[in-house]
Amino acid sequence: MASGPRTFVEEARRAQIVDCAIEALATLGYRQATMAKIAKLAGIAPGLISYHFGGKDELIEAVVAHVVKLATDLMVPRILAQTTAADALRVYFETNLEFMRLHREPLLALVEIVVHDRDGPYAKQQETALTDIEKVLAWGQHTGEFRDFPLRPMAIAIRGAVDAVPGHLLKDPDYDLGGLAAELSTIFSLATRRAP
Amino acid sequence: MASGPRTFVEEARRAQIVDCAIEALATLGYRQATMAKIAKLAGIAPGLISYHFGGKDELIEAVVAHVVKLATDLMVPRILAQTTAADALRVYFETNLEFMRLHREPLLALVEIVVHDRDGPYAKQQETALTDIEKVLAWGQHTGEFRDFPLRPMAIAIRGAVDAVPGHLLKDPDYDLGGLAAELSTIFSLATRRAP
Amino acid sequence: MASGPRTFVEEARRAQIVDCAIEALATLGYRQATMAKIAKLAGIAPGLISYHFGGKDELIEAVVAHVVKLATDLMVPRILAQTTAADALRVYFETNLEFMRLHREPLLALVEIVVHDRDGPYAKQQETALTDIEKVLAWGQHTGEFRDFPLRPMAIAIRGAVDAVPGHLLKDPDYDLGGLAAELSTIFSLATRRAP
Amino acid sequence: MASGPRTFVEEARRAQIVDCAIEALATLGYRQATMAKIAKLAGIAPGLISYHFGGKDELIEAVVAHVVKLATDLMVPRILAQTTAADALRVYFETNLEFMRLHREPLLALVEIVVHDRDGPYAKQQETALTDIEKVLAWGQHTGEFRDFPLRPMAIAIRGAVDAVPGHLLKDPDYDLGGLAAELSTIFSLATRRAP
DNA sequence: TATGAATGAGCATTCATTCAT
DNA sequence: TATGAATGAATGCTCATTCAT
Repeated sequence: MASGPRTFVEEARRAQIVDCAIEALATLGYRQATMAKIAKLAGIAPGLISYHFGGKDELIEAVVAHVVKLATDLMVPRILAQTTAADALRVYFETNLEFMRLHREPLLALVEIVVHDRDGPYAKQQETALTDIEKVLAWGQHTGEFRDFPLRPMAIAIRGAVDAVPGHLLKDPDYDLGGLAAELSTIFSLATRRAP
Repeated sequence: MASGPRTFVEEARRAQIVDCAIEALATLGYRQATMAKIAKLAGIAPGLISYHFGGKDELIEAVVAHVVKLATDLMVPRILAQTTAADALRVYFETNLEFMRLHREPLLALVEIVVHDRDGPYAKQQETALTDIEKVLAWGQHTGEFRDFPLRPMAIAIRGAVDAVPGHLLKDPDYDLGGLAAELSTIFSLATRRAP
Repeated sequence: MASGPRTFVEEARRAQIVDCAIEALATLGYRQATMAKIAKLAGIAPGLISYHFGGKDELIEAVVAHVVKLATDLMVPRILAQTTAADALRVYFETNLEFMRLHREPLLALVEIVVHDRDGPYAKQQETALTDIEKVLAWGQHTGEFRDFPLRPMAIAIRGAVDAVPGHLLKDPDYDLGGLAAELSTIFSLATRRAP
Repeated sequence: MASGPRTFVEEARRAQIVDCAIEALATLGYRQATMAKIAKLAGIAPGLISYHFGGKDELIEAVVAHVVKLATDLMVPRILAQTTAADALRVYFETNLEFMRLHREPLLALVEIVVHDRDGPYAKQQETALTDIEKVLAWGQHTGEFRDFPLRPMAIAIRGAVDAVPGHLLKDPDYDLGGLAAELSTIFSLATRRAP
């Protein structure tokens, strides 16, 4: 399985397998999402997954990359389109929760992975997520929109709030994500703004 | 194993096994924390764990109970001692992070368990954690300390911020938890207070 | 393992495993007939049995089904071909013991299973065996060949006599089964016939 | 654990353990009748059984001896008191089923053992049971009460009929054993008597 | 490319037995 | 005599991975 250029057919297979892995992870949970179950969902032989991905670790990695790209494509342009840091932060919450609404299965799959593979490929992802938030915060401090506060704690709080949503979603799938996004916006708007 | 009265020796063994389970969970992660590994850590035969706990499920349950008690004993009295909701919320962050500082391994073990056993005995624990926060928030709204906001989103944000700390701690074990507690206090003080 | 259509190779493996399970049960007894021993007999890895049968229970079930079919195919047509109840009863003994002669290992395996899994799938089998005999007896009473007697005790005696043979066979493998069948026929002919 | 003369206390302990083993075997079945369960029933430590009996095998042996003695004491005198072979055969059935009625638990325990420990201490017991029956049959043939028939097949049938009763008893505990004894008597009276 | 039969290591658990007290 | 904690081998089972076809 050389990691060279891939044919169209191979890409299609990989995409199909990733989709089925996501479905398995989201509906069955990490432990039950075995190669055999994923292969069955895809209607292919178990060995074919190893053939295309080299092993389970690489498949998981591919799933992470896929979901992260899904999220990034949805969120980043809309965040970057904002002209103030405050707006960017608001849209950060909005797009994050919008993503959860639109792509619940990929989200849940990602959560399963992040939570189970403690030393998996997500680790750097977590750090990236924090520094991305910190960029927005630094921007707001630079423009004077935001008060002076250490970046990391605020980033941890923001990311923690967002990460808490999927767990809540599992128990209450019909929770109003739009309303929640608005509230989180308000909370961190109050927490970040330069005091009046 | 009937849960009858236990001898001193048995109680000591159980405590030792729980400690080793915590160490295994914290250092190896949930998946690698097998009965064999825990037994090896304790320097005993694997079957002895089943002898004392009946099975892995009960061991995990005992670990959860132990850590929850550890946390509760540390946090609850200090929180209840506060006379204002704002203070209670501040102490909530302080004691949570103080617990993480004093009992890092038990904390990490608990996180591993909570996060992996999606349908385990922790589920109600999570909900309890949220409603406990909501009680403090409702108190502050009642006394007029806090502004008017829906309880659940704020509770999710607060709990999310706290839950984000252990993950951060894994990558940066020397992070200043006291400073972090102070910042989180400030953040949610600003977010909850009645606007000036 | 969904019980979908099976390939030729799989069917062959299953048959081989069933055969080895029969051999293990017959020669080693129920307790020693472990998955590992059966696998060793078959020259395969232990896990492969679970792969093909899902678990030990299903393997046992398959063995029972196989042996019962073997016995049924041999006995039922010949019994049903009789025109009198007395002949049917005679042929019942003859075919039962003929089966024991031709298929000693499968017989012994079945006995091991039936006798050990007190609450297994054999239970109804036992009752079926009795009611089958009772049908023949009722037939003979209806035609006037047989005297009037309660069906169940006679059925118990007949079935008991047949079931006693395998145990005897274990200690005296060369016992004359043909002669034994003739004697049992005579015994129950005398016991059932309308008194002269 | 020298097998020398035993103290009174030791005999009492052994008897208690045998009783509890019988209860465990009869109510839980062979596989569930572990040393630990038997010890729990007796209210003693598991190791004490090994201390008194040397091991499980010897305990089982002791149970068999105890139950056989129970049966023998009940049956043999009454059978020997008969003055004709026909009466002896009748009383054989009566006392066998009487034993089953009076000592159901010991009976069921014995059946469990006989059936599970294929090569246990019961083997010779089985043969003894057959030759005992054959003695009665030979007596009847000698006095002219019984017709001429080979002893072994008749003994097998008789013993088989008796052995079939416990299995039936498990499914229908209230079955009329007195009536069943009478019917079995009749059946084998007809089968053995010199033709009129 | 694709199959699916096969492997082998690892899992939790059970249980007769042992042994220091 | 008696305890009960402790052992160690064995059991059925799961699953990622391999490999001949």
